[in-house]
Amino acid sequence: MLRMSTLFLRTLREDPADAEVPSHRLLVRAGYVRRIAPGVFSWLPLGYLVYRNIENIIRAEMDRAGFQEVHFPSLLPREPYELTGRWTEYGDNLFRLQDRRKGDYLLGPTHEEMFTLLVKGEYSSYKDLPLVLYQIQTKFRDEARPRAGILRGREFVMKDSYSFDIDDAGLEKSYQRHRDAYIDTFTRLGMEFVIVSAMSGAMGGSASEEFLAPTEVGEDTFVRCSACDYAANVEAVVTPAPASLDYSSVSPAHAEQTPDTPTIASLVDLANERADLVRADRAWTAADTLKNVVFMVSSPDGTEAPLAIGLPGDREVDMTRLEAVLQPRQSRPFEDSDFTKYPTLMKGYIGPGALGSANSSGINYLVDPRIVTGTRWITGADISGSHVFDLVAGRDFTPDGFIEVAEVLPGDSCAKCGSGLQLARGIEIGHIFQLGRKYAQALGLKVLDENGQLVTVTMGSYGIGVSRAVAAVAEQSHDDRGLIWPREVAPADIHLIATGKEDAPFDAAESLSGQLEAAGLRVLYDDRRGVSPGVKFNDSELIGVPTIVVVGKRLVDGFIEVKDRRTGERTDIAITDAVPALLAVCG
RNA sequence: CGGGGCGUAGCGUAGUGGCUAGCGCGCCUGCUUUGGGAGCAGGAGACCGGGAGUUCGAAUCUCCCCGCCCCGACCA
Repeated sequence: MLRMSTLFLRTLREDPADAEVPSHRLLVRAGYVRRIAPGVFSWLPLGYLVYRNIENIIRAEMDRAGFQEVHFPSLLPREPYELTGRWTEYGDNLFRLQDRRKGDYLLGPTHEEMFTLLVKGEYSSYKDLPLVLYQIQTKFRDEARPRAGILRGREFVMKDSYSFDIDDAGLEKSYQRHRDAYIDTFTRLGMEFVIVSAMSGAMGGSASEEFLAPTEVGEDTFVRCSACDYAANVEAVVTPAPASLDYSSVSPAHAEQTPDTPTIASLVDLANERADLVRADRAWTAADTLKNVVFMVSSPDGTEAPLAIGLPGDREVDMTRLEAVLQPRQSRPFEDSDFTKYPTLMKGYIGPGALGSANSSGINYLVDPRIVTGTRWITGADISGSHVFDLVAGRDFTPDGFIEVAEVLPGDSCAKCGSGLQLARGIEIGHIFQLGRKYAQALGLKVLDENGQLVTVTMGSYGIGVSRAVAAVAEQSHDDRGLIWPREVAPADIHLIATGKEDAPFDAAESLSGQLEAAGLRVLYDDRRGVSPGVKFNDSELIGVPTIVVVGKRLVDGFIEVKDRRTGERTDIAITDAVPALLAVCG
């Protein structure tokens, strides 16, 4: 039993000045966590209870799915990460250290290498597969900017699993097993979540989905279809390509003098003002223009090459999507010095005429999927102060290919059913990947198949942010008075409060708390004498145990009060019926 | 790494060159109070982020450094 009189807890009456998001604010105010360093937190007794509840639920669900728990150290040698290139690729995000003999070590940011090598050391036959191993373990990533309390820390706990299969069909099955287990896990944690298609990012591999907890403070933006079940991280949104258009009646392309129109807005204004350019049926809009943006793309080996991207003028290039597509290559917008090196690119007036491998510049030219054959555009004429009108894709220019990097806007068409998409934010609470053979190949994880041939194992990797889940649940489940824990993750089932200055309510509550514990309920008993009822009520609401029981002024009539933290609903029950009644409430 | 904000007691804060750095919460002692963050009285707690400088005098002005928060970049 937890007693408030001795519990290591100090609730704060005011919000901490450095906490912005609700979960951070409330977890600090309610005395669950304290900050130690940027992105590094300690768990206090109440917080650690909740943390362990969540960890145990995740563990129980993994075990139920038939996965086997192992445990690696956080302190790892350099070599395995050197073999896969991640010692370098991870860059500054890796916490590195040296031992006394100057040997390089790292604090594990994720453990694909270690699991791959572990299995390589033990198994060598297809008969041993499939296999799924997991661990619940502290990870370290030197994030450039930790934020939002324990939502994005530099030290955090992750449940990471890895599946090992002989072929793609097996991987697909292991992936589905995880998907199902994750659905069960997050449901049991009382979380609202959405499964979205995702980019596999630096992890490599093919298929991947994220489990997002929708909330405004989430760091990921995702789309959801208003009509069907399509959902995707914006990075992974697929833009449906419209059908090609018949352009036989479109007049030939013609260059026009358009002085002082370096921006889309100024170009559209000019086109609508000039009698010779104005459209008969409707006004020109930014969507009629073809904007060409140039980036300098650098590969991990250090080489640089320009990339031109064409997209409708009413959209920007979404840098997040661009990074995701180019991974592991990096990009930056063209600077003046770059333009100097490519004199055929006329800043502000770049058109397809100067782009593409077939043209003089030889610059790779990729366009948005909306730019299909037959679409007509106003675009740069590659001469300062001049634009081309009626330039038709497929007739007047042919891009080198397509690229999905335009910003996604609310109302964009769903790739699955064509209805409008909605945008929302979410916290990434889980991510499942079909990794494929990247790590097995790099580290030589092979087994003999039934024909005695060596085959490379195919892998999946699957993560749940355990510590992050604590914050995500808090984020989804609180009100202006404090936290509201789902019962299974709450630090207790019942927050029992005794009020008054007489001994009677304290004696009754003391006895009741013992009976409740004997009946299997977890009790947080506020036995503090001399603390006013208001303080106790406020603390109970801040702490967020789902059921609050008050033994107070109605005790003289033999009644105690039962309050539902979430709904605020109060009922009086006879103290003689308390144990069975509360067992029923706590289900 | 770029932009913005900020560092004063455990927490929240006031204090733009001049007395012993002020207030609220929390903490300690005593009395009173006990159904929505009680009252009175007395107390403890601060190297004003650090260093250098300007000045008769610096929390306050200048320079350098360190740290924190937010936005962006980045982020299995």
